[in-house]
Amino acid sequence: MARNKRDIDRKDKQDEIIVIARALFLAQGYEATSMAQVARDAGVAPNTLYWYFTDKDDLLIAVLNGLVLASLSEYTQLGSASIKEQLVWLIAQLEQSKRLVFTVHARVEQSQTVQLWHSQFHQMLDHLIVEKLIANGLLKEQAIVIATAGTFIVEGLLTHPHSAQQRDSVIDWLIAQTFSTV
Amino acid sequence: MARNKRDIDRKDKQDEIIVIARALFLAQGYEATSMAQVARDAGVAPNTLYWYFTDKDDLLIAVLNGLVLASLSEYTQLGSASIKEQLVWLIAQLEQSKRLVFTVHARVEQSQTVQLWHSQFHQMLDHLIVEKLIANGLLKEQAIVIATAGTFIVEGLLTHPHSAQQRDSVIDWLIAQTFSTV
DNA sequence: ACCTGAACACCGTTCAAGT
DNA sequence: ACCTGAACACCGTTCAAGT
Repeated sequence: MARNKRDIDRKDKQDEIIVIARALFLAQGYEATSMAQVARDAGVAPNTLYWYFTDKDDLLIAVLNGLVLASLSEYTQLGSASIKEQLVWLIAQLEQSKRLVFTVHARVEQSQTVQLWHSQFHQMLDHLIVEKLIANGLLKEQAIVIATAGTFIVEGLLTHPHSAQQRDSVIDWLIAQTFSTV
Repeated sequence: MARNKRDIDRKDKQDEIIVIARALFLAQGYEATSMAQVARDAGVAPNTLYWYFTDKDDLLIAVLNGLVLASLSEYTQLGSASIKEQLVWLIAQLEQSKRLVFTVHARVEQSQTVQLWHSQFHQMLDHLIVEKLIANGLLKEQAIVIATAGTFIVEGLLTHPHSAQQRDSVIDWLIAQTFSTV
């Protein structure tokens, strides 16, 4: 709570590294970015990174948290858009971090930390979507199943090649199923 | 076509390596398995693997092709099961190769070879499902969109933690949507 | 054609030492 | 507390040499 100067400095330096790592991870991918390169861009020795982050996965999670936070604050400003508009917005948002969606799924296999983050992220997203659907008149049980199916469909679109037309028809179908029972 | 002894020997040795690699990849994961370990289990020097496969991704694809071929031949013996039974069978089948589903998505980012394999795999799967749905009375357009959505939902179930109940309700929902328009 | 020993360039991470 | 130079163990892959 009561943070002294030292804590703030540490946080600042951490954020500085996170910004640099985010740019590299998004541009080149997580695997293609070495800790050495992050360090070089940050102007420190490679092992200095381990003073601020326990390992590369820890740095990944810090980057992810930053991205999620930024998206959430943007989302609250979206206000009264329709469900479909919000869905399209979400996909566009995730599209920017496509690479990291892959990376998270890949690292879930290897790293317990990433695994925990991943399940918590989906829990949060699921909760958000279910609330939104209930507010739009769906029954709780319907909302839960559609939130799950919807999330998987969005992730599928992100991680698989497809035409714009294919995307539109799947989204339209999902929206239609969502409201067919109201 | 006309294969001589030498070609057969080469194929045999390749298959031998593939079987060993498959066991290791499924048990420990692709990333966690080093080429050195595959070589050790195969009783050859590490660099010998590069005589039979151009690189580690090439070996991965050989393993994947073996798995897909085995599944397809099992599938044709499934005969007259209902759509839902076939869906449940497919999920159980993929569940066994869960790790490699992650791996393929991760490697798609890095390797053009894997990217090509991945898109061809989905093309084949999609075609199979669409045909099956049309044979069950769906219109072509409906079949296409449901094949896409269904594939994504199945992949989502594979790659995300969920309860048995959650799985059942999503599958039931998908089946219900599939036949609601017939 | 097939296989190997030795090396290469690189990786994430650790350790002892400095300030 | 913060940072570094040097090293460690490992990785996928290559190369020159042997049969």
